[in-house]
Amino acid sequence: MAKSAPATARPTRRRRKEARPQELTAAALSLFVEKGFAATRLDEIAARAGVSKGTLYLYFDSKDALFLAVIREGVLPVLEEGRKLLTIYADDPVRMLREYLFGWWALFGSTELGGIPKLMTSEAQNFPEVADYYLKQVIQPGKAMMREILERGVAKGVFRRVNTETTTHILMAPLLHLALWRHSFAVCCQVPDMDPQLYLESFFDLVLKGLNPVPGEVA
Amino acid sequence: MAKSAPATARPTRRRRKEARPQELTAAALSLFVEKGFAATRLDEIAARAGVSKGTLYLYFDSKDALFLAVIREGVLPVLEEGRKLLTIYADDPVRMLREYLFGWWALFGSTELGGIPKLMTSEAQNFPEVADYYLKQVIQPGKAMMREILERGVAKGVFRRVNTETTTHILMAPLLHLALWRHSFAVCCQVPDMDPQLYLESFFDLVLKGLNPVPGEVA
Amino acid sequence: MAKSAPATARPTRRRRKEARPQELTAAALSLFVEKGFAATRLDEIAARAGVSKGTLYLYFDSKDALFLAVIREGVLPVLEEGRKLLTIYADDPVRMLREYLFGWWALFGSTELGGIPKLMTSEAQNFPEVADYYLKQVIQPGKAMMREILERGVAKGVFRRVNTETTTHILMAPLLHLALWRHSFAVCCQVPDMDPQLYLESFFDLVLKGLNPVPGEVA
Amino acid sequence: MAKSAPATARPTRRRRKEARPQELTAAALSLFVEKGFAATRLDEIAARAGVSKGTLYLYFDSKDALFLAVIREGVLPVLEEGRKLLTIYADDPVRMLREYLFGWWALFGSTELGGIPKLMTSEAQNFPEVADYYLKQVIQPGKAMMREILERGVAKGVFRRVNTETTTHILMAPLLHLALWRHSFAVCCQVPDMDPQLYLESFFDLVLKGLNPVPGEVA
DNA sequence: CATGAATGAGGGTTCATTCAT
DNA sequence: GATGAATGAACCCTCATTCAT
Repeated sequence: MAKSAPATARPTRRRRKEARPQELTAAALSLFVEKGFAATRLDEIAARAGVSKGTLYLYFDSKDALFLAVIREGVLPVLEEGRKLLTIYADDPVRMLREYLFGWWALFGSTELGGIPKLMTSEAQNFPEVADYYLKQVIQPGKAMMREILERGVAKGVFRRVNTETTTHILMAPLLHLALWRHSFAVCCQVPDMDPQLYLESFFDLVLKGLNPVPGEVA
Repeated sequence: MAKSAPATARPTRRRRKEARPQELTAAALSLFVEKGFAATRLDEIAARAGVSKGTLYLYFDSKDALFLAVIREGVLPVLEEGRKLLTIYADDPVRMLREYLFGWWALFGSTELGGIPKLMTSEAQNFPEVADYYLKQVIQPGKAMMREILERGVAKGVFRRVNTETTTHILMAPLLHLALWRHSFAVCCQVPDMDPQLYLESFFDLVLKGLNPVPGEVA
Repeated sequence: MAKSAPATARPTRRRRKEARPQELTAAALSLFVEKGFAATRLDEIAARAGVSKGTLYLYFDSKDALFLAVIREGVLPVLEEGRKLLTIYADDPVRMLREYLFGWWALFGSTELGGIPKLMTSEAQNFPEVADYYLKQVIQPGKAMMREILERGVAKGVFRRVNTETTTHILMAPLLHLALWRHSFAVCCQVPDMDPQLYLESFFDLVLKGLNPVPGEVA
Repeated sequence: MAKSAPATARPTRRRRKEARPQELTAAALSLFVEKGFAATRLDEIAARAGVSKGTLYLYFDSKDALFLAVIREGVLPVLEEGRKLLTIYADDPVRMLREYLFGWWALFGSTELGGIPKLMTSEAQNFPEVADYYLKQVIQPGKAMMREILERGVAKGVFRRVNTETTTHILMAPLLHLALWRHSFAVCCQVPDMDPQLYLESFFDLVLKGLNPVPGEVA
């Protein structure tokens, strides 16, 4: 059998062809996050992906369509990972909460996808349909999961009763803030380094104590 | 009755000239927040301010200069209000913290300036000098004030000891998140209304309990 | 008689008012020569004349009209001076020629009006009517005068017979070139100084010998 | 007969790409000469070259860069032709002078490049660097060549001794004047036709006699 | 008369999109 | 499929002209 696949790292033609869309959206994502959608030129995206400008149009109908694809792809892994969580520590809400917060950062916030919250926040008004998609696919499931955690904790008596609607938002805020910070001021200004793990520990610590049931109060 | 002021609402030339810069930055701010810097056309800004495109250039050298002016002007009131706070409830850290959080929202987050965090986060990488200015004039003083509050509380024994560096960030996050939310998903998507006051109360409640000194622990 | 005219150098209001148009055209001329018509802004002209931009429109209908006025005014003294020449040395063509060449430079080329040839050459195609006016008022009379000198010289036997049509052109060329040079390369580049008097002497010398009648040839 | 060159006149993409810059500079040159740099719109240049406005920016960074390219390209052939001259009639200064004057007109002044002196004179102050380039690449070599001719003539005793510095300028003036005239008044005004050959003959005749050594004078 | 704030048409430049190769 | 030259609409910015003061 002549001409078997070479052992080198260079991908075969077929592999590249199939991987192209992801290479393009990856390049687009990093630039959209860095400069914003409008300020990013297709030239730059193509250059960063190592293709020519025209090639983008073989895979995406327009710049807008590329944006949608970027978000769609960035969203998928979050959903998959998210779903696993609730089943693992189903009977330990404190552990679940901890896993949620640290897992969000480890699997999403700290990765290349961590710029999506900044991007989506910046562009929500310019792309209402995409924002709506993101809201339904990411934000609302995320909040639902958080609400589930809170309610299980309350039911088990390890959390005090809180307003779940507002609290789910509040508990997401420091995570989002960390992600936004990392892709804004942390990049462009000389800021003293903020250790994410330390930040998350402080946060989890604060929340846990803040949710501690008051002795004597009935849940 | 010769030469009394005319009853018409149209201001004199002189008065307009003095008021113009603020009218223009106000229009620019709202559009920059809405669509982002790059996606905002000077035509739109001029139209929203009720002037022609060329007029912008009587007051600002370029679109970039206008952006800088928008931030500079948006920042001033925050600084002034901020300075007052620390002196008022100097001996009541809990009250100070409450005033800080609710005051931030009332005087800044809920006003027309409330879009600045979104704008500045989106554009920080495109305008490093402006971001640096904002960091030094707004973020760092704000954090310093929060740190002061925390340290006074710890000294008085009403707060437990925490990592102030991370905690100041964490405590700002829900405020910023509220402001960002209001100028992104809340505008473009049909989301159930979130009452800021309720949000802030939940947040303050959570934080206060989270900061409660553990009985028996030494401050 | 109270309020008599003060003895100071400051012109009275009335005098300034009458002198205004010339101050404006003088400023315009120098800038038109320096940068060309299209590249000169009315702002600059007004600033150089020490008035506001709007004032220009009190005296001239448009930028084009100002150009016409600049040329018209620049042309008048040339005509007046020119006419005197022919009557003075009427019976000495060599002296007339010398006076013509040196006089042109002294009274026109070396003065503030010396930029007009450059300006008119540059803009002739953009202002055909003005060019036509200049041709008829300046160039053709100048050539006629030169032709007259040549013909008198030929008649008197001090010049050999030449093609007057082409020779008049040729004899003007070095003068014009000197004026053009002075307002182009001499200003912007580090060129070794060229002494106009030396230049004119060389030129007159060359021409005089070039026009010397060949002995034995009949005029 | 497969795949022969198609009979159509439309050149292939590749060929156009290589020829484009010259097509563009040719169009730009003719318009710059006609209306001046500032008054020429890029639209017009593109239209005259048969391309769209954006295409100009594929080849030139800016309007200024286009101007520089126009001059640079216009200068090259002059330099090449110029260099040949001195070697041909090395032992006949009169013939060399004649070839210089008539050659300048035939190879430069009368061609499409003949507008460059007008353009460069008009814009020297607006483009000092380009003027400097032109001075060093064209004017000074041209003057040096002329000086060489004069000095050889003096050495051989066929020219009288003259001030070479001023005379080189003076001898170029009628050529430049002819070129300037052709692109200014001759175009816009109804002027009686001036035959360049006649003009040049008159000029050469005048100069030759003007340079004739005076009998009895020692060279 | 004189000013200079305001206008808006128009120019230089950019860049998403197309299409011949 | 992939390229990159070409397009032209749209943007930022300028500046001749106007007009209320």
